[in-house]
Amino acid sequence: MPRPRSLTDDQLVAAALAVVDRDGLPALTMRAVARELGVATMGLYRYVSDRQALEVLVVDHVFRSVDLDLPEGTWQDRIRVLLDRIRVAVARHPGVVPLVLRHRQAAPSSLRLIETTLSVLTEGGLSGVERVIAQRTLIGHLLGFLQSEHFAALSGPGTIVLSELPEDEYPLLARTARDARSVPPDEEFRRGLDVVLRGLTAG
Amino acid sequence: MPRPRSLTDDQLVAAALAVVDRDGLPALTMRAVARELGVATMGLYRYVSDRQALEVLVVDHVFRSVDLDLPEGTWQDRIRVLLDRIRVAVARHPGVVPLVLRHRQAAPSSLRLIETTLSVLTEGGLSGVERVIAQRTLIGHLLGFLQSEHFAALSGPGTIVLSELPEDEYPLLARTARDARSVPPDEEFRRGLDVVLRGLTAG
DNA sequence: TCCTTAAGAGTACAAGGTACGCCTACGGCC
DNA sequence: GGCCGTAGGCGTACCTTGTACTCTTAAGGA
Repeated sequence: MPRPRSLTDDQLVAAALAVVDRDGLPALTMRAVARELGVATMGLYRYVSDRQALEVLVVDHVFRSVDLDLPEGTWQDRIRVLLDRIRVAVARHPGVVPLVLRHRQAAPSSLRLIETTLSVLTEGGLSGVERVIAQRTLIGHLLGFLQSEHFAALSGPGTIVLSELPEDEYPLLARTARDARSVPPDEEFRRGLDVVLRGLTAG
Repeated sequence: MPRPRSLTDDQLVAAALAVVDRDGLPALTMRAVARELGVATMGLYRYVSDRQALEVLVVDHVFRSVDLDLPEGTWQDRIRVLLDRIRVAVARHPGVVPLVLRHRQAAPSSLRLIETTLSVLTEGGLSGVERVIAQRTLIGHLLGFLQSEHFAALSGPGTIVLSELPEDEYPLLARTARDARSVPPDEEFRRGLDVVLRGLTAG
């Protein structure tokens, strides 16, 4: 056994998250991460094969931070808890949303999340293609929410612009955008998820 | 009035789409689009302020191609038709999915889509925050689907990998991934949307 | 003590976005 | 019919970013 590695994956991830949290996703460059670690730029390549691999490490870390130990309750409640934990875990580092969207399938720990979701759905009596659809619909809902929240939050500038549109041309839009500005992200997520769960239950 | 412009927005968009359809999204560079048009690279900057503006033009064009004239029927059916048309419009140029996700709010013609969706929801008796949630849930569902379809299609390589996982470690995942491989995208979309619509109706 | 492998540092290059400048060619107006 | 203002056409140049390559040094175990 020769010289041991001097950087752990966790250190790499911590540096990347520090950069993103401080300066935003566009600032996440190999040079910036290396500087954050006090290492030469090319030194990173001894730990990751390329920039994408670094991004996957970050996403994997976020997923791994989700506690999979669910409380007792109906399967609907358990789904609610699980998905909300994922939402909160991602929200801790808002800048990584695009990375999560892109790399979720490449992050090994996403398997644990999917397996857990499936086990709760199975509890709920779902199986076969029905279970596939339920799983994908829930995941899709979560991804869509993260997407919307990141690029077009209800309480964000986009909605404000909408609410100021001419009422004669976009009557419903202007009015609805005003209604929307008072809805905080967690309420939007909870109520939207309720819609999906109701649909799954009614099926 | 001096010399008229020699390129229209539609020509710009057509060139960009040609590049993306032929060589994929990463090939969408200012140089490539300029070459496609037989124009010097810097010539593009007389028509768009920067690369993002070009991307927004593309997204806007895709949205504008959606026919908003909906057939008679229940409001649920009308929503189904509308969202499916958007899905199909995007699917005609699979490479632009990430652009749609990023720029949907910046594309002026997205306003028409939202206004139309809202009018159908209003028909269905929804208003106020309930209508906000319904609208966001439907859009979120669509975005989530596009996202999943693009980066992790049920019939794609990711699912195949999942289906080959060790059953003792991921019993449900492996089994479900095998169930999933037979579900085509349009069926996945339709059945997922049915779940959401059922939830909205039951609410 | 030596060998194996990682570390550290620097150089170099290609790709891509975009600022800038020069000269040309239209088309309406005097 | 000549003039002027604006858009066109084209090329150059610079910065940022990812990444390949090389050379020398250091740290543990055999």
